[in-house]
Amino acid sequence: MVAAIAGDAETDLTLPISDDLDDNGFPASPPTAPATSSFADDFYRSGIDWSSLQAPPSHRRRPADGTTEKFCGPLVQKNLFQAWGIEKPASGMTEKVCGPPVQKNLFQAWGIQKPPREEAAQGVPVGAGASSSSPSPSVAGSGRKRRWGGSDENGASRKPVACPFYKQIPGTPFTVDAFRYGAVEGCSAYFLSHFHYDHYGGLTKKWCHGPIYCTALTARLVKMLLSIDSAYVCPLELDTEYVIDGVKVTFLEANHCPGAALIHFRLSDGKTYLHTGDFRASKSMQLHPLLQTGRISLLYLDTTYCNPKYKFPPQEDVIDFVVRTAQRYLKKQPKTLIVVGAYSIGKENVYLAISQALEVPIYTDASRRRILHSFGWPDLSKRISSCNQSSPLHVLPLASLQHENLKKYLETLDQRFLAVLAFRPTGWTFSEAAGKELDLIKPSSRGRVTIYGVPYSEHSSFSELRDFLKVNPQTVVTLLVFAAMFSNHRIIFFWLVSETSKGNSHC
DNA sequence: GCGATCAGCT
DNA sequence: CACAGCTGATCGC
Repeated sequence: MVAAIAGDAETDLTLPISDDLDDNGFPASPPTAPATSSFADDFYRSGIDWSSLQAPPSHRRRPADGTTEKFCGPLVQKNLFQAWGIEKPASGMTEKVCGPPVQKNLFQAWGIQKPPREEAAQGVPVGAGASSSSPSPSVAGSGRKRRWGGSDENGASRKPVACPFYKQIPGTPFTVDAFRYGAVEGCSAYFLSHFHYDHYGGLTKKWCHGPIYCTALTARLVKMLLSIDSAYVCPLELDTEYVIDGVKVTFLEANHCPGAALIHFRLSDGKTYLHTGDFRASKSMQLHPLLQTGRISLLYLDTTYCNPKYKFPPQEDVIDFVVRTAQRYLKKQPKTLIVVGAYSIGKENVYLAISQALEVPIYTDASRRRILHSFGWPDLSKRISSCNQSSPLHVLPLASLQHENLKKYLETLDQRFLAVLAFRPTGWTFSEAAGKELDLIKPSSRGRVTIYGVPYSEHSSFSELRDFLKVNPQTVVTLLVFAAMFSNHRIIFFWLVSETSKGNSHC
């Protein structure tokens, strides 16, 4: 998920970082956005999913500690007005916007004039002149969310939402992880950071809008699982500089899932941009030569766990814990089935480590076997088994790791196993205890089924993110951020943007 | 009828 | 909580 922090150190929008943030974390005094402000212009021209700025459903629970409560509710919108120097529409509109069932786009709700339909729908190349405006279509909120809504005067069908500005790389014809917006105007190269649904969403076999640049591993998955025409898929090696449309592009290992990359752009004017996609930051990543020389002008930052409450141990420690626990249970009950939950890709190192330590093969279903073999990792491939009786180590979809399911699964294995020990590796499995001492993790047991949630994360923890900012970017564009974290950087203000269809459950 | 998208769920 | 999906319903062609 993504929110946006905006702040361009080189525009008049820049404000001093100070105590002048109001209760909502926005600048107390609104900047007067100059008509020529490139960032604000880009913002409006490229469009955004405004739906997430709507108030949360009234039944939404608020955090107990109250810290994020500040960001909830109508004040967010008020401060966006202030922050961008937009005049608030008169009377009544705010209520409509903030009421739970509202589906209207905020341009309509606030009475802001939206650019002409084509531009709004398709985005405009960054750096183009200010667009003209026209009355926004007057369509009530009966349409689906995440659309501009309604049909045009001729009754033509609706177009997808515009590609949000934070997926466009300024001064280039590039977008990152932007496949659900159709053809993005001015985009001649579409980058895919990694093969997870919330990033490749919109890619179907009908894709014809331009070349897709990604790592070789991701390229294989895109072709194999999404049936994308090979002519559109352009694999790039890690740590190799390519020149694409006059821009130097380098992929770096993202330490997320197989095939995930950070994308480093060096423009001909000397500006350097880094898009992290999803990543788990580390010291060694930071020591990469490309992050050591010069300053990153613009950092697009994955901030999934950008809250001090998220503290997870190094992955190696969690893996060590999982292996030790598995060994302990097997010693007690040799006929224990070890289950590891995983999404389509990711978490491989957890079950690979168990496989190596116990010297057993990895069983998983045919579709996952096909995916895992496509990685081209000999150490993994040689351990994959297609016989569920021959191995006490099974990989199942994360969603299936529930007591009832696992009990039934055990029964289907026909007495070969007498108990199940399952691991759910996810960053959301955090607790004060587990953050410090893995051995304090308490499993959930029911009958013969034991389930451990383990804090194995493929995203950065708060402190890892904080440390990563020592790359010292001039500006950060991100999806969800806490002001305190950026006190040393020239960040101005932020708001939240949802990435997925259900993302507007937060604000 | 089919593929794409969406709400709800975990 | 909501990772990264998954399922079933609905929409548009």
